[in-house]
Amino acid sequence: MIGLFRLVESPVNQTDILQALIAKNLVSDPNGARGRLLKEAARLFRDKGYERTTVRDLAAAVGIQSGSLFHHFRTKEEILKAVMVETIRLNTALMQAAADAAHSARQKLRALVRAELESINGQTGEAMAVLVFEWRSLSDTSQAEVLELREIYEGLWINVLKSLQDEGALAADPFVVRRMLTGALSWTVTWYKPERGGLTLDGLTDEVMAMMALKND
Amino acid sequence: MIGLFRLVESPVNQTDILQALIAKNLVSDPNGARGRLLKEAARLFRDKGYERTTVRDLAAAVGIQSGSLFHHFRTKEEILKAVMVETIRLNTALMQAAADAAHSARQKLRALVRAELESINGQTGEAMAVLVFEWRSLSDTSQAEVLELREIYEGLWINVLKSLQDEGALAADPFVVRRMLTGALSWTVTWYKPERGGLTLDGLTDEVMAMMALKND
DNA sequence: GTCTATAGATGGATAGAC
DNA sequence: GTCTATCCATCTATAGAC
Repeated sequence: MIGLFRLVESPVNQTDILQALIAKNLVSDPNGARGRLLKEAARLFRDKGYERTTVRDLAAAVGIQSGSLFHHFRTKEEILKAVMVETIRLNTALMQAAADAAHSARQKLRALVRAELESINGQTGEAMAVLVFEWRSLSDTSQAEVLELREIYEGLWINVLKSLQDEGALAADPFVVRRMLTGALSWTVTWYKPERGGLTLDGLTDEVMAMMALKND
Repeated sequence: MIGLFRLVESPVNQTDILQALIAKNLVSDPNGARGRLLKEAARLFRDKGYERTTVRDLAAAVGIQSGSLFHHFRTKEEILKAVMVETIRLNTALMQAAADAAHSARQKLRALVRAELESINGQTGEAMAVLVFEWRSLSDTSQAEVLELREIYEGLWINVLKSLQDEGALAADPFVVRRMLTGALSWTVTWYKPERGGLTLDGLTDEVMAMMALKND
């Protein structure tokens, strides 16, 4: 009964969450001109790197000339920043919903791991990789701005890890564990190819949880 | 007695290992012109990224003009490749020695974790970060070449992890675990500041080992 | 809102003197 | 082996027509 109630209370449907953010103008509609450009930009930045991607590449990817880009964005860096900001906003909402839908601290951790793996290796994968590998290409002022959003996101993890620590299930420091997980999960983007091997996203999540020393399992 | 014998048999002294590699012309003498340039290049590539680092930056770092650089290296990319190749060669030797000096599979794993953390956060830290974050800037042919060296290095890890699996101490897949560790340990370069916090390198190693679910502890 | 055209700056790499 | 000088390609961003 509680499960049903919670479903009504907080929808975990990813499409619903995306639509709600679009309605509030927090992320761009993927079908709009701006949204399509950001999607292509994320792909190019991940594949070639921000510096090696030219404004001509970006323009060509959406079928316009390079000069026309600057009607939508004032600088190339503004595009990078928009990719990062919208990605964090969307994923914070997705992770929040995933954690809310789980009931125990242990299940919440699994939900967060599962959701982050999905973000990294699924539809927002390009943008998540950009967030990790192109961070230095962002100007100092933009970095500070994006960092503020990132801290909300990280807070979700720390809360859950602290609960586990309070339960006596986690031996290591929550902040250290989160940072280890950030590295381990981000790195999957360089090797995890679901189509090739037999390892599913749930299987990968199992491996991560199996690797972690949660007591009283 | 065995401990003493092994010390004589395989020296784990880092300076000795470096000197041996220099003698075989496998890595450059850090005091020579080439070695000093590679050291500065690693620092610049890590701080600004390969693309944002100009040949003028590189030349200025060692006190020469940009044109003079091309007497030592034919292209800028050749410098990046040299940084990576020499780093892997040195660290493979260091890790091999660290693993050899330990006696149980569990102790060997700890020694590898400790040694890689030291590589990432110590003297070769800049170069190790370059290996992770500037991989895409290497041409396809160079990538293939460096990858061959990297596989020897990775083999050290897989051997130890497979031993642990055979002992029944490791629940997760050795290849997956190594990849998780690669990400987690590499990522420490973005947050671990030994001078600031109270966490020593040994303390950090303990946290990593505590996080991993090795059975029969 | 997209186009063409181009300004203005900076990059990697070369040539030849010393 | 390092210097000065410079070529030439390429990049971001702007200007103004449509």
